[in-house]
Amino acid sequence: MAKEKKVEQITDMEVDFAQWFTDVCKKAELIDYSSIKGMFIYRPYGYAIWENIQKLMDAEFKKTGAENVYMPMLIPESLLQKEKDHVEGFAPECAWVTMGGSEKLEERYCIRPTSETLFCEHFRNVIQSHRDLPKMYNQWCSVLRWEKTSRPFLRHREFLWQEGHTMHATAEEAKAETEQMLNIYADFCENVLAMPVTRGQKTDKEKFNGAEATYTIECMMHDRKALQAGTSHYFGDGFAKAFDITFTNKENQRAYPHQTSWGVSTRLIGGIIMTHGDNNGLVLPPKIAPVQIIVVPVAQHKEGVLEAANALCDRLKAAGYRAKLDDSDNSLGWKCAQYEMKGVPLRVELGPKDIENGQCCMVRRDNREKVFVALEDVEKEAAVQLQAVHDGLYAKALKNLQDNTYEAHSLEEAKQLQEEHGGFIKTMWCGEEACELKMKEVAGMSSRCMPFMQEHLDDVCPICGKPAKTMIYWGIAY
RNA sequence: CCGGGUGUGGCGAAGUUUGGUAUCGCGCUUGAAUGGGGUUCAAGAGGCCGCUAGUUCGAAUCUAGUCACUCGGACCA
Repeated sequence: MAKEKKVEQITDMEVDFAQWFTDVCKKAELIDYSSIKGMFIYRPYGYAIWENIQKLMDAEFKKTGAENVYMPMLIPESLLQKEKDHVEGFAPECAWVTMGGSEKLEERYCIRPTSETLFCEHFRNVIQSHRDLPKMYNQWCSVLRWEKTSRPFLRHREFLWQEGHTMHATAEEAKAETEQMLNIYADFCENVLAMPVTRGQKTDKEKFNGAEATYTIECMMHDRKALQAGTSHYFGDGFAKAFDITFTNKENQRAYPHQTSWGVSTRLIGGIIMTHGDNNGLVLPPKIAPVQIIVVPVAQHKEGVLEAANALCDRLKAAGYRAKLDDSDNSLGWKCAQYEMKGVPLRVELGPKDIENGQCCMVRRDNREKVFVALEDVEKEAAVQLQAVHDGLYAKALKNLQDNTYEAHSLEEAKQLQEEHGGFIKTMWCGEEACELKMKEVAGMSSRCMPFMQEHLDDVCPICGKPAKTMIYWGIAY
């Protein structure tokens, strides 16, 4: 008898979404808490997801000409202070090293919250001529921000990320880089993680400290809150001037280069959980799942079953799938529930009856649909099924995004829509920060982005009544 | 950082009001049976009761401090 709910340990998301999220993180063995607030342990299964993200994304970066580097983890205070807006933004959440061994340091060192300053110091040394440009660097590392509240994947004090830092001869080139990287992030989210995104620009209030412009991809979670999944910043020559980075151009004139930076973090994993997960646990997009196919033998004590299951698993591995066989003596039901909880996209069951009929049973994680597949077709059919899972996840997430994007024409209406439905509320906007503050005060929403895909909803800003400059998305964000 | 809640074997809890032998379920180990959705039986192992002080003949229980988790708010990727 199949019960609707197979996994009892995970709180239903309708009952308590935050608890559901924490349950999934722990029960799917992604993460563990450490003894320090906000410092999390990435367990093998959770880290493997990050490794897969890294591998695929890193290849995309390299296609654009980016090179990987590694910068120091400590930033001298004097260096951090060179760019005024930047230091004002990050100083409140910096952690400091003040002792070296048993001696107090002359100057304290900040544990990097982000590495713009370090890259700039280095760029100053390695950029002299237009021939040295562009410089396109990326580093995979961890950064530290002394957050007051923390949650697994969504807000860590120490988190893993990549930060790209590039320098270009012209503003146009730098702007193109900013745009290119945002598109790489957006395509990655959609094509690899099956997470539809909204692409747009941040307002001045929400942009990165020290940037001229910040571009973002915003995703919508199951609870209709927004998640900023990646950002790409255009700096102009602000940091170059602050750090005195110059080059000699083709006309033999000294000029300041134009800069960008861009990043995504392990927060993406939080996004995956809250975009695809369900009440039975995690659901992983096939392209980054550490185990894409779990082979479960049925009645494995019976003659020949284990051997056949092993052979089947080996064939899947040989065909390039990340497949695994569970030959433990746990019951079939336990195994089914276990791998559902861990979000394995495809389960292949093989028992005595199947062997007799020359078939196996494939079960999709996203909708539990079963198909019986002739054994000679498993490699081919696995690809079909995995693609179907990916497409199914994307379609469902896209529907969630579309169904929960509303249009408002007054502040009251925006507030009401947020209270009743949540999600993204789109309105026109005059461009004034005062109206953003008003929206926050009245409806509890911050601006998410000014989407590149603009629509004309009204002539005026519904908050202040002044002429509208742009359409903007509002929401409650993680 | 402000306000509420919670810390008891790996997990979930009872016990705390009224101080007096450390409890239960799940999991774990071993053995046996079972096997198409968390199967069953038997025998075992495992706990400085978050931490530090204090009160007391005696503290999981009372007091103070501290750390962590969690929910809401502010802040932030």
